[in-house]
Amino acid sequence: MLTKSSTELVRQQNSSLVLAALRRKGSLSHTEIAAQTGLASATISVITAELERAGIIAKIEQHVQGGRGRPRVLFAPRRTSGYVIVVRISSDTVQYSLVDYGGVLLDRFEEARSHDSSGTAAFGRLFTAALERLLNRSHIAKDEVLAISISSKWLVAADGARLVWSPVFGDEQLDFEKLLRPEWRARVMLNNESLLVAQALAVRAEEKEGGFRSLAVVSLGHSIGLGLARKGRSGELDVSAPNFGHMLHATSAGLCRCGSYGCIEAAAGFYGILRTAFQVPSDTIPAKFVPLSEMDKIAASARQGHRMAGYAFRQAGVALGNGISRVISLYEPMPIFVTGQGTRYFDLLHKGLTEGLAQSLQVRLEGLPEITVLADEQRLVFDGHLDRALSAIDADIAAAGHP
Amino acid sequence: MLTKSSTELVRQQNSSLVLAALRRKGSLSHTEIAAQTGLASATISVITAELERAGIIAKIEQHVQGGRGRPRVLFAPRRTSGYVIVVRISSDTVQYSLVDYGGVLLDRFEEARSHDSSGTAAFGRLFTAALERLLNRSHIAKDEVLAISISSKWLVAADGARLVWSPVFGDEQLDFEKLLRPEWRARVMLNNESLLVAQALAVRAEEKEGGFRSLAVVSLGHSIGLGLARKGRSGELDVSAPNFGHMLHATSAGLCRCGSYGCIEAAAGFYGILRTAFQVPSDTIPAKFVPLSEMDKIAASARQGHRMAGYAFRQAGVALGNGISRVISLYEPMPIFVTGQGTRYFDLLHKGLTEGLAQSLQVRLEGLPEITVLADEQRLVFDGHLDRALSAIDADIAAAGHP
DNA sequence: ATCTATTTTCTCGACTGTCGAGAAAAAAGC
DNA sequence: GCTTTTTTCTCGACAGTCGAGAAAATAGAT
Repeated sequence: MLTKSSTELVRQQNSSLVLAALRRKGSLSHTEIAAQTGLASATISVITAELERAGIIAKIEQHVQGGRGRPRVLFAPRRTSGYVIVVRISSDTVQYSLVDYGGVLLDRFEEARSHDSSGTAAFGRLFTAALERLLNRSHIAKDEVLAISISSKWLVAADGARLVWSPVFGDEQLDFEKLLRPEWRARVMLNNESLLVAQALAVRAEEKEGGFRSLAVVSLGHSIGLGLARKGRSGELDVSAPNFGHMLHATSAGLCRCGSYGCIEAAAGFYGILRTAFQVPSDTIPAKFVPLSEMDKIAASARQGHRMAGYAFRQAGVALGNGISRVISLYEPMPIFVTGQGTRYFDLLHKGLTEGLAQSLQVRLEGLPEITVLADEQRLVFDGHLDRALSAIDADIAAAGHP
Repeated sequence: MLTKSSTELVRQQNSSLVLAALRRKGSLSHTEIAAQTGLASATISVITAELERAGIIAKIEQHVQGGRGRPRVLFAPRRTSGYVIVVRISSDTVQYSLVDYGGVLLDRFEEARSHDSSGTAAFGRLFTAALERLLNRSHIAKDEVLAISISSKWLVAADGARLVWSPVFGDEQLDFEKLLRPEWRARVMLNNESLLVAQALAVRAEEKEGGFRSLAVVSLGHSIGLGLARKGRSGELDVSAPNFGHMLHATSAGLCRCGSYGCIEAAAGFYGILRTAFQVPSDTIPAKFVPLSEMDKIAASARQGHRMAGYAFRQAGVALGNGISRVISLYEPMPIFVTGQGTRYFDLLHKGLTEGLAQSLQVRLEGLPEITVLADEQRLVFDGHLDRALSAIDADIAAAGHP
């Protein structure tokens, strides 16, 4: 249902717009803001004055330019007006980063994870301690942190900040919101890494040309992830991370780590490929962790023509292709981007992938989707984090208004 | 990307809101509108005055009420301020209905379709002629028709008003927009019937309690349709009709009418069930049309314990269950509603359906989705038509403003 | 028949917001 | 020091919403 609108909302929306423009371009002058946003010059004056008074943006000194008339003065987000903590959780390490409101990385460290003493409670203690350490090192107070953006490769609840399932914690849920709530005022966000990559790519695609409609990111590795970014009817970006890895592929794919049979992951995840390559019975409970070197060996023998190894990769490709064809059926045709450690085996997966894709009507009607392998995943994930966290903060600021 | 907002947009939004409230409740007084919309009384005065002056709404005479104070005067959409034509295309007949702006059915007739002389051009001529006839019978001018809402059970392009694939026209596309454009000023809308049912159900669910998030409608029949309704983050309803029937189920399902192998429809559509029941080779090009009586016979023998007939229905159920589990994986858990002629065999499908559903992690985590069989599909489709067409008209009116 | 209590609708002034045009500011060129 | 050019700021007009209270219209009481 629609909700009522008012002049305050108008201001809120337009403030957001100005902040978003500033964010995208780094710094802009009065006239440039007007051009970017389409707002009247007078409106820009009012909004920038308000944001400057609130200490959210500031004029930049250096005006190096050789124009004729009155020099432009640039506005930019005031870097010290807030901070974001970015946390990337992977199976063997946790990376903590501190970023200021201008999007500049201030500090970063990693902590190895001890696989034995895990359990959500213990992890929670280590986690909060690490956050404290991050702040201490840069002399920043807890309530200057406006957002904590966390990511993992595993299943995340769409509503809150709950980690629903992971190979490390199993079915035990981990609620970061609850973990941090009384002490931290920061907004807590938890997202799947593929979602963040999709977000970053979508933002880039939007910059480039207006033709962007939707895209999908498939992450290949120990587990299989999917990030989906689509432009809604009203023009806003809608990103999500559906449960692709554990979507049903075919019961023949065998037992999955999650306990079900026939997940895509059970065929296309590292342990699934290993199981097929070594002809382990498909109802064997799969290995907790497959070292990359092991996978490299299988890939090498596949490239040398070893039948079963080659088949394992091909069958993984078919599982992915079928899965993607289903995504396309249930959403719409869209370009596919592939990331993750598994991309190094893409040559081996490729044939099965196109084969698996070609089986559906949608693909037959619209042709094969464009498939691109991504190199700089690290960077994209981080960009996605910042994009989401900072624009969430911007929205909060615009909503707070003039108190 | 966000777009700029302005005071005009505020008015537009709030006008829409008033119209929508009036539409839902039929007629409302000044105070009731204020309560429904949350707008201030003064604002209601301005907006209703404007809409009344434009002839979109009118005061209703009869004020039967036994209150004390000043009697309420009711506003209602003025029935003669516009008309909608609703067209339902099915494989053997086309139904044309004329409805006024108040949502009241004025006239309706059906035309049988001759299966031999079909072809999009011939159909187009019959179609436009029928529209003319509908108007003549009620003495309504062409430019009083503000929307033409068309539906079929087949595949529809998400962007325009193009019928992309149907068992009758095959790959030949039928573009209604192009067919009607120069002569008719009406907005042309083409939707899948399952989408319309989903829309109608979603609107009802929203009325009832605020707890509505999403739902899916599966239509069983000669072909298999899916309608999806979800509440977006900003609270607006997002309905779609993904290509569920031709989503890949499993290659073992055999050749589909669409030319691919392994579509859900090839297993769960009427001809798929028939093929399995009679053990026809699964790469046989399936029957163009299976009479309902034939299906009834198979069902009867299945209920009497005939093995192959029972298996055919069960395997159809599994295909549906697997498909729905994939929808749930790629979207979110949601209640399922089943419509279409095939619901009369639901007892036979049910076991396979739950079996097919239970195979996925998502279902294991969240439990089986609630499944409801719908009785009054006719009514729901029509309601969906009206809901979409009338609210689209309302939006147009609000956008037009005071010219 | 008139008055009063009650309820609904309408109106007025205050406030917030956007916009266009032109004034003011600030630098470069002459 | 004056002019030109470009940018930023300011002012008045206009559109929209809101709260409060005035006006309208009825039922019941006197």
